[in-house]
Amino acid sequence: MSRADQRDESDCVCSVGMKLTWDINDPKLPQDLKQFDPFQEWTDGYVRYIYSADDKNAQRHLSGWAMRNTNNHNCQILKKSCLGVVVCSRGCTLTDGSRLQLRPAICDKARQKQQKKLCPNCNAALELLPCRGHSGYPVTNFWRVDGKAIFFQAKGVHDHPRPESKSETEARRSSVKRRVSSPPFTPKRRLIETQ
DNA sequence: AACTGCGGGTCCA
DNA sequence: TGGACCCGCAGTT
Repeated sequence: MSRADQRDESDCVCSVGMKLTWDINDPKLPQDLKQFDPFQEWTDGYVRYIYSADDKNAQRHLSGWAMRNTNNHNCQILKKSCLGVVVCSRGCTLTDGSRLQLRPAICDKARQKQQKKLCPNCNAALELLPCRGHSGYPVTNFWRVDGKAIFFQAKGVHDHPRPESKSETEARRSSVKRRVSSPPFTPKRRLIETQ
Protein backbone atom coordinates (compact mmCIF):
# COMPACT_ATOMS: atom_id res chain seq x y z
CA MET A 1 0.00 0.00 0.00
CA SER A 2 0.92 3.67 0.11
CA ARG A 3 1.95 3.68 -3.53
CA ALA A 4 -1.33 5.29 -4.48
CA ASP A 5 0.52 8.55 -4.78
CA GLN A 6 2.23 7.65 -8.01
CA ARG A 7 -0.95 7.99 -10.07
CA ASP A 8 -0.42 10.97 -12.29
CA GLU A 9 3.22 11.77 -12.12
CA SER A 10 3.04 12.20 -15.89
CA ASP A 11 1.37 15.59 -16.11
CA CYS A 12 3.70 17.36 -13.79
CA VAL A 13 1.73 20.53 -13.41
CA CYS A 14 1.86 19.09 -9.94
CA SER A 15 2.29 20.69 -6.58
CA VAL A 16 5.46 21.09 -4.62
CA GLY A 17 4.10 18.50 -2.25
CA MET A 18 3.54 15.96 -4.99
CA LYS A 19 6.95 16.42 -6.57
CA LEU A 20 8.57 15.13 -3.44
CA THR A 21 8.11 11.74 -1.92
CA TRP A 22 6.93 11.85 1.64
CA ASP A 23 4.15 10.70 3.91
CA ILE A 24 2.64 12.60 6.81
CA ASN A 25 3.78 9.79 9.14
CA ASP A 26 7.41 9.84 8.08
CA PRO A 27 9.81 10.42 10.97
CA LYS A 28 11.65 12.97 8.85
CA LEU A 29 9.88 15.21 6.39
CA PRO A 30 11.59 17.06 3.51
CA GLN A 31 13.77 19.87 4.84
CA ASP A 32 15.01 23.22 3.55
CA LEU A 33 12.17 23.77 1.14
CA LYS A 34 12.60 26.62 -1.27
CA GLN A 35 9.12 26.59 -2.71
CA PHE A 36 5.64 26.22 -1.32
CA ASP A 37 2.20 25.47 -2.67
CA PRO A 38 -0.51 28.11 -2.84
CA PHE A 39 -3.30 27.24 -0.44
CA GLN A 40 -5.84 24.77 -1.83
CA GLU A 41 -9.36 25.24 -0.49
CA TRP A 42 -11.02 22.29 -2.22
CA THR A 43 -8.59 19.40 -2.13
CA ASP A 44 -9.90 16.09 -3.38
CA GLY A 45 -8.26 12.73 -3.80
CA TYR A 46 -5.03 11.40 -2.44
CA VAL A 47 -3.03 14.59 -2.56
CA ARG A 48 -0.21 16.24 -0.67
CA TYR A 49 0.73 19.87 -0.41
CA ILE A 50 3.42 21.78 1.36
CA TYR A 51 2.46 25.25 2.52
CA SER A 52 4.51 28.01 3.99
CA ALA A 53 4.26 28.26 7.76
CA ASP A 54 3.21 31.87 7.13
CA ASP A 55 0.12 30.90 5.16
CA LYS A 56 -2.86 32.00 7.24
CA ASN A 57 -5.26 29.49 5.74
CA ALA A 58 -2.86 26.63 6.31
CA GLN A 59 -2.25 27.79 9.87
CA ARG A 60 -5.97 27.52 10.48
CA HIS A 61 -6.16 24.11 8.86
CA LEU A 62 -8.95 25.37 6.67
CA SER A 63 -10.83 23.46 4.02
CA GLY A 64 -13.82 24.14 1.83
CA TRP A 65 -15.13 20.76 2.93
CA ALA A 66 -16.66 20.59 6.40
CA MET A 67 -13.93 18.85 8.34
CA ARG A 68 -14.09 18.01 12.01
CA ASN A 69 -11.26 17.29 14.35
CA THR A 70 -10.48 13.63 14.91
CA ASN A 71 -8.46 12.33 17.81
CA ASN A 72 -5.61 10.25 16.49
CA HIS A 73 -3.63 10.35 19.74
CA ASN A 74 -0.75 12.03 17.96
CA CYS A 75 -0.04 15.58 19.01
CA GLN A 76 2.34 16.04 16.07
CA ILE A 77 -0.27 15.37 13.44
CA LEU A 78 -3.66 17.01 13.36
CA LYS A 79 -6.25 14.78 11.76
CA LYS A 80 -9.65 15.83 10.48
CA SER A 81 -12.46 13.88 8.85
CA CYS A 82 -15.16 15.03 6.47
CA LEU A 83 -18.75 15.48 7.62
CA GLY A 84 -20.29 15.39 4.15
CA VAL A 85 -22.99 17.81 3.11
CA VAL A 86 -26.52 18.73 4.15
CA VAL A 87 -29.08 18.57 1.34
CA CYS A 88 -32.84 18.78 0.92
CA SER A 89 -34.35 15.32 1.32
CA ARG A 90 -36.74 16.12 -1.50
CA GLY A 91 -33.92 17.34 -3.71
CA CYS A 92 -35.78 20.49 -4.62
CA THR A 93 -34.43 22.91 -7.17
CA LEU A 94 -33.55 26.44 -6.14
CA THR A 95 -34.55 29.48 -8.15
CA ASP A 96 -31.15 29.60 -9.80
CA GLY A 97 -31.50 25.97 -10.82
CA SER A 98 -29.01 24.62 -8.31
CA ARG A 99 -29.54 22.33 -5.34
CA LEU A 100 -29.30 23.18 -1.68
CA GLN A 101 -25.90 22.18 -0.34
CA LEU A 102 -25.50 23.38 3.21
CA ARG A 103 -22.33 23.15 5.23
CA PRO A 104 -22.74 20.69 8.11
CA ALA A 105 -22.16 22.34 11.47
CA ILE A 106 -18.84 21.20 12.88
CA CYS A 107 -20.01 21.10 16.49
CA ASP A 108 -21.93 17.87 17.23
CA LYS A 109 -24.69 19.61 19.11
CA ALA A 110 -25.06 22.31 16.51
CA ARG A 111 -25.23 19.68 13.80
CA GLN A 112 -28.01 17.80 15.57
CA LYS A 113 -29.98 21.02 15.78
CA GLN A 114 -29.23 21.75 12.16
CA GLN A 115 -30.62 18.41 11.04
CA LYS A 116 -33.93 19.12 12.72
CA LYS A 117 -34.46 22.20 10.62
CA LEU A 118 -36.33 22.20 7.34
CA CYS A 119 -35.26 23.02 3.83
CA PRO A 120 -35.36 26.83 3.58
CA ASN A 121 -36.58 26.48 0.01
CA CYS A 122 -39.37 23.87 0.16
CA ASN A 123 -39.73 23.05 3.86
CA ALA A 124 -38.97 19.37 3.39
CA ALA A 125 -36.67 17.68 5.88
CA LEU A 126 -32.96 18.21 5.61
CA GLU A 127 -30.67 15.27 5.12
CA LEU A 128 -27.02 14.84 6.01
CA LEU A 129 -25.13 13.01 3.28
CA PRO A 130 -22.16 11.47 5.08
CA CYS A 131 -18.81 11.29 3.38
CA ARG A 132 -17.77 7.76 2.42
CA GLY A 133 -14.92 8.61 0.16
CA HIS A 134 -12.14 6.76 1.88
CA SER A 135 -12.96 3.07 1.53
CA GLY A 136 -16.38 3.61 3.00
CA TYR A 137 -15.20 6.03 5.65
CA PRO A 138 -14.97 9.79 5.59
CA VAL A 139 -12.16 11.47 3.71
CA THR A 140 -9.38 12.42 6.11
CA ASN A 141 -7.05 15.40 6.11
CA PHE A 142 -3.76 15.53 7.98
CA TRP A 143 -1.78 18.60 9.00
CA ARG A 144 1.71 18.70 10.41
CA VAL A 145 3.98 21.64 11.12
CA ASP A 146 7.69 21.11 10.56
CA GLY A 147 10.14 23.96 10.45
CA LYS A 148 8.97 26.66 8.07
CA ALA A 149 6.50 24.40 6.37
CA ILE A 150 3.02 23.06 6.95
CA PHE A 151 2.57 19.63 5.45
CA PHE A 152 -0.87 18.62 4.26
CA GLN A 153 -2.04 15.20 3.17
CA ALA A 154 -5.52 14.08 2.17
CA LYS A 155 -6.83 10.54 1.83
CA GLY A 156 -9.98 9.70 -0.09
CA VAL A 157 -12.19 11.11 -2.81
CA HIS A 158 -15.30 12.97 -1.70
CA ASP A 159 -18.38 11.08 -2.87
CA HIS A 160 -20.80 13.97 -2.35
CA PRO A 161 -21.27 17.52 -3.57
CA ARG A 162 -19.40 20.41 -2.07
CA PRO A 163 -21.05 22.20 0.84
CA GLU A 164 -21.04 25.97 1.07
CA SER A 165 -17.57 27.19 1.87
CA LYS A 166 -16.99 28.39 5.38
CA SER A 167 -16.96 32.02 4.29
CA GLU A 168 -20.26 31.58 2.40
CA THR A 169 -21.88 30.03 5.46
CA GLU A 170 -20.62 32.80 7.71
CA ALA A 171 -21.79 35.45 5.29
CA ARG A 172 -25.26 33.93 5.15
CA ARG A 173 -25.44 33.58 8.90
CA SER A 174 -24.60 37.20 9.49
CA SER A 175 -26.99 38.42 6.80
CA VAL A 176 -29.84 36.43 8.37
CA LYS A 177 -28.91 37.89 11.72
CA ARG A 178 -29.06 41.35 10.25
CA ARG A 179 -32.51 40.72 8.78
CA VAL A 180 -34.01 39.28 11.94
CA SER A 181 -31.90 41.38 14.29
CA SER A 182 -31.84 39.79 17.74
CA PRO A 183 -35.43 38.80 18.52
CA PRO A 184 -35.98 38.74 22.30
CA PHE A 185 -38.91 36.34 22.24
CA THR A 186 -39.86 34.87 18.91
CA PRO A 187 -42.09 31.85 19.49
CA LYS A 188 -42.98 31.56 15.82
CA ARG A 189 -40.84 31.73 12.71
CA ARG A 190 -37.55 30.35 13.77
CA LEU A 191 -37.13 27.63 11.21
CA ILE A 192 -34.51 29.21 9.00
CA GLU A 193 -31.53 30.09 11.12
CA THR A 194 -30.61 31.61 14.43
CA GLN A 195 -31.94 30.53 17.78
C1' DA B 1 -23.66 30.05 19.95
C1' DA B 2 -20.52 27.88 17.20
C1' DC B 3 -15.70 26.81 15.96
C1' DT B 4 -11.32 24.61 16.94
C1' DG B 5 -7.94 21.75 19.04
C1' DC B 6 -6.78 18.62 22.85
C1' DG B 7 -6.81 14.34 24.95
C1' DG B 8 -9.01 10.56 27.75
C1' DG B 9 -11.43 6.70 26.59
C1' DT B 10 -14.05 2.77 23.92
C1' DC B 11 -14.76 -0.51 20.24
C1' DC B 12 -13.15 -3.31 16.68
C1' DA B 13 -10.26 -5.64 13.16
C1' DT C 1 -1.71 -1.32 17.00
C1' DG C 2 -4.21 1.70 14.40
C1' DG C 3 -8.53 3.80 12.77
C1' DA C 4 -13.09 5.54 13.75
C1' DC C 5 -15.67 7.80 16.94
C1' DC C 6 -17.75 9.64 21.44
C1' DC C 7 -17.31 13.02 25.03
C1' DG C 8 -15.97 16.97 27.85
C1' DC C 9 -12.84 20.89 28.47
C1' DA C 10 -11.05 25.26 27.25
C1' DG C 11 -9.76 29.11 24.38
C1' DT C 12 -11.35 31.78 20.40
C1' DT C 13 -14.49 34.06 17.12
